Amino acid sequence: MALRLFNTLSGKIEEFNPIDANRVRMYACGPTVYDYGHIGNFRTFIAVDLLYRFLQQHGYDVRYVMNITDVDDKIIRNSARDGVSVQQYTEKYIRAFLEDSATLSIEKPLLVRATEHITAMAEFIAKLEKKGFAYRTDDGSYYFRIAQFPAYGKLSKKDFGGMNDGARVDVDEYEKDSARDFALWKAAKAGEASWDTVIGRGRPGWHIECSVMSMEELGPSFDLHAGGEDLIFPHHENEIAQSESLTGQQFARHWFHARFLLVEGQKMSKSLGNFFTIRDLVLKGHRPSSIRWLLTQVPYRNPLNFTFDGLKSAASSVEKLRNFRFRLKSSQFTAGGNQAMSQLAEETVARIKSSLEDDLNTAEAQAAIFDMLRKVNSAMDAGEVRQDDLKPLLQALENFDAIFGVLNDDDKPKMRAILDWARTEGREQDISPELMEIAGLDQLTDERINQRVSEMEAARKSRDFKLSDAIRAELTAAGILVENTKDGVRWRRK
RNA sequence: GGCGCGGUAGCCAAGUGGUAAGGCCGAGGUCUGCAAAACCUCUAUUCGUGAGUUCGAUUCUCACCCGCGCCUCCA
Repeated sequence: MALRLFNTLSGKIEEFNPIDANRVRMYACGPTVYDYGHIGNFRTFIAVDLLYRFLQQHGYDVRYVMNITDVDDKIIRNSARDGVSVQQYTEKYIRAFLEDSATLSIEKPLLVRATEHITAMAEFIAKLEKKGFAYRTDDGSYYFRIAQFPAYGKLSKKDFGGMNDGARVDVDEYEKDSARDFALWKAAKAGEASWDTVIGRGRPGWHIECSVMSMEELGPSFDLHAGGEDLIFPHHENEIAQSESLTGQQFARHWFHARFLLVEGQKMSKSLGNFFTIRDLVLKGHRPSSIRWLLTQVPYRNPLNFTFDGLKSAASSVEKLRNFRFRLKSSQFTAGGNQAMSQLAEETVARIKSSLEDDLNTAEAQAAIFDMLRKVNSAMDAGEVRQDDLKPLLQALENFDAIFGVLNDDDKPKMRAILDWARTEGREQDISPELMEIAGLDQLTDERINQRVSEMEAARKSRDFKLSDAIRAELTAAGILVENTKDGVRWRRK
């Protein structure tokens, strides 16, 4: 495979070649668990998920690690406010993160938690200090000395050249040596969570977590490091500085950053009222598959305008794909094969692959599947699809969905779970009629539906349209769509 | 101010130095007892504005306008 990806470090699109031929070691900065994740967080996680799935699909053995930041200023502040321990506080949001990820069909990475690696972080800092890259201040905090790492700024393309001059070591000084120096370790404060370590009592700074955990899980040098674009500076820049200072080796070779999304054309912010969590959207009646599809529609490096029109549009697109698969699986085909069809399937698979190889151009890959869909539907209308064509066509579709993950309709159970959550959280007022309607569907068993459908067919045969229409209306109200095709009757759940 | 990104049909949005993918919505049609699905046709002579390079630019260059991101822990 010749995957080409934009590398923030070089500022160019490069061929992605892992250090070990067939193995990829990658790391993504995960959530800080002080609140429910919002759609912006999940744009990034889905972008990395697509990359992860694509690499796996093409034969790579991928070790994908994601951290969970379960200690930071906000967490400490909020847990104190709520009168619970840091652990109790974060537990709720870690669970929520896992649930939301599953809701969006994100494949689970190997998750690592900051609070389970505190000892290693302290040891890392102690080594940095020994090497002269870190210093302790009077209060017991530790800082990284940027002046000691000349390459500082290479990721974010910032020039810090001017600051090498005046920087000196003065451990007796209470303040940081340089304003740019960043905290590696924060000394314990009364009433705040802290840990006893070789460098004293305190808690880690944010940047050190990712350096320590990524290297612990993936080694000093690994293939790819991902995150949102806002993390380029200072977070990732600082990770590079710490890690490479300690090991003398290149840290991550490839840096992958997802662009921020806009909501209705504006930056997402709480003050604008356009700040949405996954749960907010589901409570409004939007399906998880619509959200996932919308977030995959725009290539990860382009701004994505997240709109409610777009969400509805995404729902239609997903339904069209699902209908297509349903039609393939439920139609009768005559024996034999149509070479044009198997060739089309083959071309589509190739086109999807080459689109994604091109810096994960998801828009192109989606265009490819829709082109196939239209051509095959057209051929089915004309009776030109044969039994042997089914397998390659379905395979092309599954191949696509192995990346995009929207074909299997598990939206309703996921939505019902969020409905239940809203009730236990006292958010009944946020439950929309749309959600109630969708959640109320699927009450009929397959058996019952089959029975009613055959009754409807019997009525149609005897031209009792009044009765057949009544049954149709009853089923429609229950979310069952009955379709009469030239191959006979079939039904599906809306 | 520094660095970077983007402005393409009603909406979302891809793309290429050679004459505009795909999805959604809308209109008309085919099929159809009804319904649904599907298909077909139509919907940007035009790609923020102005100038330049070129046989030819949406695609390259310059300027300008607009929007966005980062520049003290926000994906």
